Amino acid sequence: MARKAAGRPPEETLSLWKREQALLKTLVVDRDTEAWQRDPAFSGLQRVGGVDVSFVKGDSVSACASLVVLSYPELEVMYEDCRMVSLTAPYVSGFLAFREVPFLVDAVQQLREKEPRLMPQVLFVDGNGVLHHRGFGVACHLGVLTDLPCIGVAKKLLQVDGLENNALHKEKIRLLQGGGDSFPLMGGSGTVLGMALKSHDHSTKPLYVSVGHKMSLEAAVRLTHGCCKFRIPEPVRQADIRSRDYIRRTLGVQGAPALRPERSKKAQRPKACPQGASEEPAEVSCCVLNCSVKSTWQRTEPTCPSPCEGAILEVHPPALAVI
DNA sequence: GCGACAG
DNA sequence: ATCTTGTCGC
Repeated sequence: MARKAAGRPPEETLSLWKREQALLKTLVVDRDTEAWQRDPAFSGLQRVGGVDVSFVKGDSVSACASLVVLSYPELEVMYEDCRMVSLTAPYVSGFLAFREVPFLVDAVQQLREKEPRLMPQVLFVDGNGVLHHRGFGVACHLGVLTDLPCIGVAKKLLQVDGLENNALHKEKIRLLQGGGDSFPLMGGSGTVLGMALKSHDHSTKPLYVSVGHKMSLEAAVRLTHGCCKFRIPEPVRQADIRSRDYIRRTLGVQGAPALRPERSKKAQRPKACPQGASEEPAEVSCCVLNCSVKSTWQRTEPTCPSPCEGAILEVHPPALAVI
């Protein structure tokens, strides 16, 4: 059964979401925190991750969330995890994280429990970081909730804070010479929100790179270029390819089977290297994480007793690392 | 009615 | 995000 898309959430929900974004935004670190980020050759960097969510065509609820880990600098897949999920929140520009991030956090958490040695040292996220309506896009959101360095990589310019995909912008793109060339995206406030990057020599459309978490914009842009065999950074590209393949395979079996997102655990094991015992994701206990993961949007399960309201002073970064 | 709109 | 395989061109 292809379930219908949820409509736009009521303003009340959006207000709660904005509040949560503002709260979590205070935890974003927009500088390099790791030694390899400062190294000219990124020496010390061995694993880069990518996440993506692909959708079932006639269904706005069923999707495949994937997390892949690639070796660096070889960019060979070391780990892959694809799983079917049921999305609860609708897509609303500016609130992408509330739709996709809970499942990505789950995937990272499972990796942390089962194969901690394969934990990526940085995650590429399909979407923006601080280049966002309120300075807190999905790459920041995932970064704060996982405590991992994250890079936001968008394929289209999000036109916020005075940024416009106008003739001048297009001209700047046209003037980019070779792969690695970029120009800053300055918001109305004079802040550089991100960079437009020509990811390889023969790419017409740029990538829009912005800081997610625990990484400077300069390092983020340089590493993004270093991970591009094609226009899309290999970690995100592999996550995308593999999640789509997973959907194709899943739908191809048994005629037109009704998807059982959380039920068929046999086929949802990591497919590559590791062979850990399967187990259901542990229940999270952090309040902030709970509010994020089990959002306020159409949840049937009881959520945390006292959601984020008035909990601003209770937030401590260390707690977030304990997911 | 018109333009915007990460995924 | 998704609709889509082979085909034309460098």
